[in-house]
Amino acid sequence: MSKSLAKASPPTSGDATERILAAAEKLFAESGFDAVSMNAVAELAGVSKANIFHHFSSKNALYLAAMRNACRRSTPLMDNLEGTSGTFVERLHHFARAHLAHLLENEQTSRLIQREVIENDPQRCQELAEQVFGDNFARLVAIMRSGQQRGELRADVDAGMVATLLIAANMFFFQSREVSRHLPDVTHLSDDPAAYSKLLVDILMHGILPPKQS
Amino acid sequence: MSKSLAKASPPTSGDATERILAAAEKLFAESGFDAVSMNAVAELAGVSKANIFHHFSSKNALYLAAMRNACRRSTPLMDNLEGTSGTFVERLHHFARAHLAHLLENEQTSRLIQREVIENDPQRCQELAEQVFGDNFARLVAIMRSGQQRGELRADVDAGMVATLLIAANMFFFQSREVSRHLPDVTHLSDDPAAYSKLLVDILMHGILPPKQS
DNA sequence: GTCTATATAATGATAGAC
DNA sequence: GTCTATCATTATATAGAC
Repeated sequence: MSKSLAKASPPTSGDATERILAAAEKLFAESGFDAVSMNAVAELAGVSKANIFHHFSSKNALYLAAMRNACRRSTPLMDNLEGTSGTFVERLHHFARAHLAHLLENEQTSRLIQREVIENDPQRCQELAEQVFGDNFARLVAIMRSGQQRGELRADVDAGMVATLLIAANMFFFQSREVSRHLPDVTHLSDDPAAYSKLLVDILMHGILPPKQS
Repeated sequence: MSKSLAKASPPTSGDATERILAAAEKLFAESGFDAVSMNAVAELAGVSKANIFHHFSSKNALYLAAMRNACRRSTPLMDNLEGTSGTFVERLHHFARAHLAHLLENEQTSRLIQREVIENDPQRCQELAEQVFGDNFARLVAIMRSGQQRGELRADVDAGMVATLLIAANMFFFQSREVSRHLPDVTHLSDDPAAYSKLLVDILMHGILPPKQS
């Protein structure tokens, strides 16, 4: 029995550190930093409170570790966009749908990041921008610019603004679902992300003005 | 000296109940429900903690009262939109600018509502939708529809989706300013809401596809 | 209506046995 | 690494004088 084989029977699933991180991510995402007690994390993770403090120096350290963990897992979203084939419209539509689906499938992480964004702490927001969103957003903008160079997209629109609008629409869908459900004019969309993406891309592509008739 | 004139010397400004509500709104907006202690509210309002419990039965009751107060104050935003003259494009541009300015000027209320939205409590979200957003959103959609009937706007776009997109873009600007500041491709916008609105309306109106060349 | 003083519970964090 | 037991602090909420 070599010493490296000794730890083959985890108490519940994964080692304690992972279970603590998973519990913390879930609870922080659901309720926010202040509403979550170390007691609650310990209970959900199936360890003692003191054990958490053995692995993480403070509640804040645990929160940051859970955040980094979630962000790291959330990064490779964009990887399929650049490889996608088809017209520019099709590729953008594909991205819009994939991005929204990603937000909804990883609801926990999305909420965690969203909470962090609205907290508005300058340093934390800078870290988020540079370490989490930066690359993906830049790649989305680059795709817009390449579309412009190829003439598939108006040359005089602001590429950053187009990307922003797309992300904004999806974030809004994600975070306002529960409210939209009770607004008569958009009820039909709040449960149908695919339909939402279709309408979004349609407007984004063609605008809302009537076609010229002269 | 009639009895109705007796209370003409407020301790700081407004009566205690108002000062408590103002303090609560500010602190809840800044930090969220759980991060705010009744002690902090009492200190900012210049009253004793016990006095707050005399006016409000619990911390939660205080929070709800502050929310309702803030929402009530935030309602009459839309009132100038319908009266505005000019082309449909001009009116929509005017609304986009006014709405974003409103969010930024009433940052406290905007944040308070935003926190409530992401909390996602079904009942609270329904109340928000029906009592706060409902009317204004419906009026915005109605304006879109009337624009469609007059031929100033494509008849086959979803009016609710256009309205959603407009609100989404503005909400996103408001809540992501601090992050956008560190995204290279949109830095130029995060401090210039007017420029943001202009780009937004341009894209919304004309779309991003190049004009037909045949 | 407003205060001081207090009750009671829960919080984040630590000590020290195993 | 994990636990039980405990610390000091702070929280919401109440009692009762004025």
